[in-house]
Amino acid sequence: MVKKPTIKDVARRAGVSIATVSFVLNNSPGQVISEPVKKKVMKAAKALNYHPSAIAAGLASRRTGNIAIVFYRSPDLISNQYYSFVLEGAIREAARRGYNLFFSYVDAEYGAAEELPKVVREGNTDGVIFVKQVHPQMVRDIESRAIPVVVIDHFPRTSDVNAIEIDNFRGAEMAAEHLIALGHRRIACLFACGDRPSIQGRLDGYRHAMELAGIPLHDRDSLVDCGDLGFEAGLESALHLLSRKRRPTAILCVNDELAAGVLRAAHGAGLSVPSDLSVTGFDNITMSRFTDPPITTVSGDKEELGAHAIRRLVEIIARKSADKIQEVLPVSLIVRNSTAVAP
Amino acid sequence: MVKKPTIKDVARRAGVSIATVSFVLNNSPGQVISEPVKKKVMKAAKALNYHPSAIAAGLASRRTGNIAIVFYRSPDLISNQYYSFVLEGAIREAARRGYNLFFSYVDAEYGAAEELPKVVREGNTDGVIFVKQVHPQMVRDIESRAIPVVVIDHFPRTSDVNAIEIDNFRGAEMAAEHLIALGHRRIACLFACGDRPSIQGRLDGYRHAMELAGIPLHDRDSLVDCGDLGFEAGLESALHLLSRKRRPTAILCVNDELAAGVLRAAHGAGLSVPSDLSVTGFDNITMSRFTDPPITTVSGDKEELGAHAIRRLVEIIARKSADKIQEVLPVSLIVRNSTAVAP
DNA sequence: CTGAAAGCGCTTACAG
DNA sequence: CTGAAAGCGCTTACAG
Repeated sequence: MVKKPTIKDVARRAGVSIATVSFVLNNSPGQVISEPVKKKVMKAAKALNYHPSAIAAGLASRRTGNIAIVFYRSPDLISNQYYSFVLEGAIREAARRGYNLFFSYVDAEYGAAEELPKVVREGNTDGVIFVKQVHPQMVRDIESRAIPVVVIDHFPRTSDVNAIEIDNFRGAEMAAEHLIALGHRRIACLFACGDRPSIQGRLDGYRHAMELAGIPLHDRDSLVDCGDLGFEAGLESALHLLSRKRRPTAILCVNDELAAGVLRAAHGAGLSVPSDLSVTGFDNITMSRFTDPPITTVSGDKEELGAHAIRRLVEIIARKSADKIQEVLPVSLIVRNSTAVAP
Repeated sequence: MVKKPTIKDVARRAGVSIATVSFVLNNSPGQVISEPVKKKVMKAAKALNYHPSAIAAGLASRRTGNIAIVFYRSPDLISNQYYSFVLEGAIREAARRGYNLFFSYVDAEYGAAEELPKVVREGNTDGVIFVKQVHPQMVRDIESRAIPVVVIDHFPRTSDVNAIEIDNFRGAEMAAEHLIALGHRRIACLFACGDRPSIQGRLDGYRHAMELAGIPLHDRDSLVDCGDLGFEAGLESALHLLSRKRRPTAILCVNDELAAGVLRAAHGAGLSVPSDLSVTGFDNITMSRFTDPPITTVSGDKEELGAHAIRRLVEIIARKSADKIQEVLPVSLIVRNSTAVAP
């Protein structure tokens, strides 16, 4: 059983006070330590394989070195391909900045401060990242404890929160422009969860591109609410859509799973993609490369989304600055074989 | 700016000492507190919305209330569907047990104790869960600090480690038995990363079922190393395999992505699945339901894998017991439309 | 340039 | 049944 060396052990071995050890190891600003002393301390610390207790340092300094990333409880948030990439980016960046990352869930309801995330209530984190959903009052309660908050894909869309998202509007617009450039006019849009800002942005982008192209939108025909964003929902909705007398020549889907469902529906209806029907997705999840045909889709840098959130948070922690800003990360269109010139 | 109330505030409001507050709130064993005093303390704590500082409690009690889950750095570990479910199960169970969960990465190389995970070096965790890969010496170094370790899908396969995995052997065996029962004899096995124990177990299960059925295995023909476990690898390997004079009537794949690639290859080769060729996968990832046809696969309870690891760890932390055991979680065969009677 | 000392907010023997 | 006090391992004004 090895017991962790303490700062005292280092001080004794180096022949200095524990204060000096602390100054050297933390490179404390305003403290000038002579080179020889510095060397002695470093050597002793190294020899003992000393690492300061995060807990003790946290208690004394009032900063924990931890960041919490909080998800609203939802059946498949993390196993959701999309957010798992975000997570991965966040973990890497946090490690690079010397922060540990806590993971936690929080319930959808928020009554009183009593229900703040455990890590917040117990003073165990220097900052919080929320993913997707957020309760505005909870954010305020957290920030009132001097703990900054950054939200990824914020929903609802309040403006008094630090937020980052990918450019959903421009992404859908690019997909629509791509289809229009291929000569399509009857372009339907499959969506769901229209109240989420990320989806809303995509719908708006689609609408805007259609408008610019002078294509009138008959909402009843063009916009199809699938109920949810899964494969089966896309399949069912496309089956209906494709059985209409004047069926669309292209379908823009707000995510890749829906698009995969559409592909299956087209197959079932005896339509060939892309010669009879063009299909676009959104998100560039792994599966979108493996469908038959591979799906033309919109891709944002998901890992960067997570990394950027950490960077923002660390900056705010350091500067204690408090202007709330919303940032948008660029997206790109990835053209694959599910889209072609209109028939 | 709200400042967190401390134990002193509660003590003052309740008219008792801070020790009493601590006893009441922690339900300290061996301390008998009168009901009226208990009530007073609880009321005061509630009124102030007091929650003990995890940091201060950690320093005083020498337990942090944190568990770390550590991944070896690898490009797609978390975004890997499989492990994201494991993660999800772990987060839930940890929360239920009152533990916070740290996430971190560690490099594949391990030289000295110097390179232990940061949370371990800094005394910030009560236990560690490794996912998939593990460096035996690192485990020993961590345990020598009285921090227990549990490994999920341990690799390499040392026996002096607490480990949990799904029943890979039995899973592959079931898949093979299923194919054999359908009358198949020429059953190829697509695999990769044969040195990983999870894959190794699957290979052994396949071999065992074939042996029991008295089907001779010509390793060169039957066992195909795809190089990696991805879709494209499965596609390429199947293309070769299916162009042979005596092609197999069934292909057992060690994971679903390979199986999806095989489906595509069959399609490209003009073979119909399942009438011309049966295909099985492993893992039951989301995509396996969406391929055409949906894939017959083996499913373990991935969330349970994560949850169980947490439970084990918490038990070991509580009991300080140290017998190393390896557990295996059951799996089930999910029959879908990619398998049928041999042609 | 360095050290002695207070204090961070708890827990836990130890008394009574 | 309850309280006074030491101590967990650090950081950080404050002296010198």
